[in-house]
Parts: sequence; C-alpha cells; structure tokens
Amino acid sequence: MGRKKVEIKRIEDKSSRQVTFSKRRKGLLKKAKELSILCDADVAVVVFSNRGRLYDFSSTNSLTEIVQQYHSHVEAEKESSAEVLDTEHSKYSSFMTVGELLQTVERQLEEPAVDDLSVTDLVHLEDQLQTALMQARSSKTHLMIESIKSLREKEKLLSEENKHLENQIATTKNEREVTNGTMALDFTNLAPASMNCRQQKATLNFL
Amino acid sequence: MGRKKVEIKRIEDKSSRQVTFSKRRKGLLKKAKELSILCDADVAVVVFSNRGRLYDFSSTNSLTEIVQQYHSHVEAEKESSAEVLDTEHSKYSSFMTVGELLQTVERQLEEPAVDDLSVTDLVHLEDQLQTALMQARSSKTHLMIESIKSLREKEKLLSEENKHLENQIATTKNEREVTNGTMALDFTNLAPASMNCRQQKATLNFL
DNA sequence: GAATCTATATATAAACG
DNA sequence: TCGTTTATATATAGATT
Repeated sequence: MGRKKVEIKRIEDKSSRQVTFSKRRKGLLKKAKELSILCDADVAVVVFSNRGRLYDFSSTNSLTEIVQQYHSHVEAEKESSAEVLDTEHSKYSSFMTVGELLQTVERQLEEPAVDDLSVTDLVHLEDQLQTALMQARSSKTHLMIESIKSLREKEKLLSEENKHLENQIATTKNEREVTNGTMALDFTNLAPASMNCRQQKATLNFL
Repeated sequence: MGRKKVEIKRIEDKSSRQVTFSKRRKGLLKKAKELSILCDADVAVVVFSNRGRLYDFSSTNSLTEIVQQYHSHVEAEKESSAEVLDTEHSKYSSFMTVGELLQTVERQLEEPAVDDLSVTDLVHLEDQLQTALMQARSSKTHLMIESIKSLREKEKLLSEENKHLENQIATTKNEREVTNGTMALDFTNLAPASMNCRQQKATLNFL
C-alpha cells in the first residue's frame, strides 16, 4: 500500500526498516484502538523494536488485566482437556510427593561419594527438580491470581453496598425535608469520601 | 476504508458489529504479523471479543515471553529512576535489555555452527538467562504482592466507610424516632448483607 | 533522522448471493 | 449467518525537503 508492493520479509536496509517500523507501528496501534472502540472488545498490543524499545496499546487501564484474562482463558482450556494433564502429571513423580522428592535429593547430596552419581542420574534429578519447581510455581501463581480475583469481587460488592447505603441516606434526607422541612444532620460531605474510594485506580502491572 | 467513512465509536447494531469485529480482527492480526516480519520486532496482540472469545498473535512462540519482556522493561524503567539497584542490574546485562538478550540467544541457537559455542560460552549464557529469569520472576511476585496489599487496603477502607454509613443511618433513624415518633423506613435488614461481606475469610495460603 | 508529500496497495463498509 | 464482490477510505512506500 504504497508506491510499490512490498514482499513480507525482513527489510534488510536498516534505515528503511526503521522508517517502516515507525509508520507501521503507529498504524497497528491505531487499528487496535479502533477495533476496541468499534467492537467493544478488549485489545492489547505490545511491540518491541529490535533494539528493545517498548510500545504498547491496551483498551483497559493495564495490559496486565488483559494478560490475566488471557491466562485465565488458557487455564480454562487446560482444564477442559483434562486427560492431557493426567499423563503429564504422572510423569514428574511416580506417586512421589514433593516432600519425598526433596528428601531424596538431600540424601543424595549428602552422600560423600559424589562420584557414584552418574551424569545420567544427575540429569534425571535435574528433570525431577525442574518439574517439581514448575508445579510449585504454577500453583503459587494460580493462587495469587485467584486471590486477586476474589479481592476484586469483594471490592465490587462493598462498593455496591456502599452506594446502596448512600442512596438510603439520600432518601431519608429527602423524606425528612418533605415531612418536616427541617434538617438535623448534614450528609453532604459524605459523598466525596466514598468517591475517592471507588475511584482509586487499579494499578496492577504484574505478570 | 469502505463504501462509507465510519465514525470511530461503538457500533450499536449487534450484527454489523460482529461482522466488523471479524474483519478488523483479521486485519489487525495480519498487520501485527507483517510488522514483526518486516521490521524484525517482537509483537504480541491479544483480542477478547465482548463475549469473551480469545484471539491472539505472537511473533515469538508464546505470548508469555513477550509479556515477560514487557514486565522486565517496565521494571528496568523503574530501576533506572532509582539508583539503588544499579550494581545488581549492571551485573546481569552490560547495558543489555532482556529483549536483546533473548534475541542474542535466538541468533546463537539458529547458528548452524553450534560447535563454535564452547561449553564455557554456554555456561555463561545459562548464567545470563538464569539471572534474567530471576529478575523477571522476582518482579512479578513483587508486583502481585503489592497489588494484593493494595486491594486489601481498599477493602478495609470500603468496609470502614460502610460501617460509618450504617452508623449515620442508625443515628438518623434514632433522631427520627425521637423527633416525631414515626418510622418511614426500615433499615434493619441492611446489616446482615454487609456482615457477610466483611466476614469473608481471606484464604491466601501461598508464599 | 524527522516531517511532509504523492501514488499506489490494502483494508474494509456496504451490497449482494 | 456466511462468503464474495465492489467502491471507497486508509495506510503506507518511496520521494522530497
């Protein structure tokens, strides 16, 4: 879409690669934005130049949220194809708990006759440890994500209840004004405090 | 870029929004791919339809890698503004970003003459990767913990405010009873709902 | 190198089957 | 709801400043 048709392959000339990068990057981010607006979709784009500079777009506040969604999604897919996990699972420990594995390792490392351990044994050990580590890490992350989700839920519930209470107060206030035209209490300064609370931005940039 | 110029705002007609989503999503992913090839850049795109279906593109194998890159980058920026970590930082990369490191590794692995890489080189490479991994992992965990902390704070604030509002309501109720002996509203069923909220157990067992 | 200017390739909105 | 077609809007390659 220019004076000439270009083949889609790495542009060798450094200078024009840089120019094209700048132009197309801008275009890509623009289109991402348009898609998110037109179709009410969550869109995130991350671009790293080959010299490591970062450019990104995200339709929600943080890229993180979308990545979280992505991970949840992937998790869900994993679960739906549960049979796959079974085989994988049995691989890393032939019914050996992580605790047992650790003990085995400790025992082996305490052994003075280190020479007795063949390289093959060590490779195997490394594999086992690696897999155990992955498991631990994955559960940790899973738990953290779950707890963040749950905290968000809670926050939402509390916010809603809060709003509800405020409405009740407003209603009461009105009723009082209607019934006896006097005002014993002034609630007008309550609203701002709660707004601050509800409007706090979620600044989660992890994962 | 069609028969008519379209305003960039949410398409209200569900059906044509779906059609546009499909077309533009395809276009976006195509452009992302082209950019990554033409300009030798790492590009990732994630799109969630408003009904939660996932579409993505990633120039490297996994989206996760790019996200990690993203976070390392964000971390690096943070660190550059705080001198504290300077020494540690310069250790693992002599002014090399994680992105650059990954590319270096990829290039080296693509090299047909693998024999040229001495074991020492590989050990060094492994060290570098290991350190980079630690960095990424540590920032991830750190950020997650921070966000959980912040969510808990928020929860506390909301709960307190909630209690406060309830008190206000109780006071008002009392005043009304005192002033004119009648009760227009019944607030007694408000408390239980909020108690459920506040009493939810925090079930975070990780770390 | 960055901004601007065309000519042209592409993407896509609406129509159609 | 799909794919295909077509007219048009946009993106952008190459040139120029």
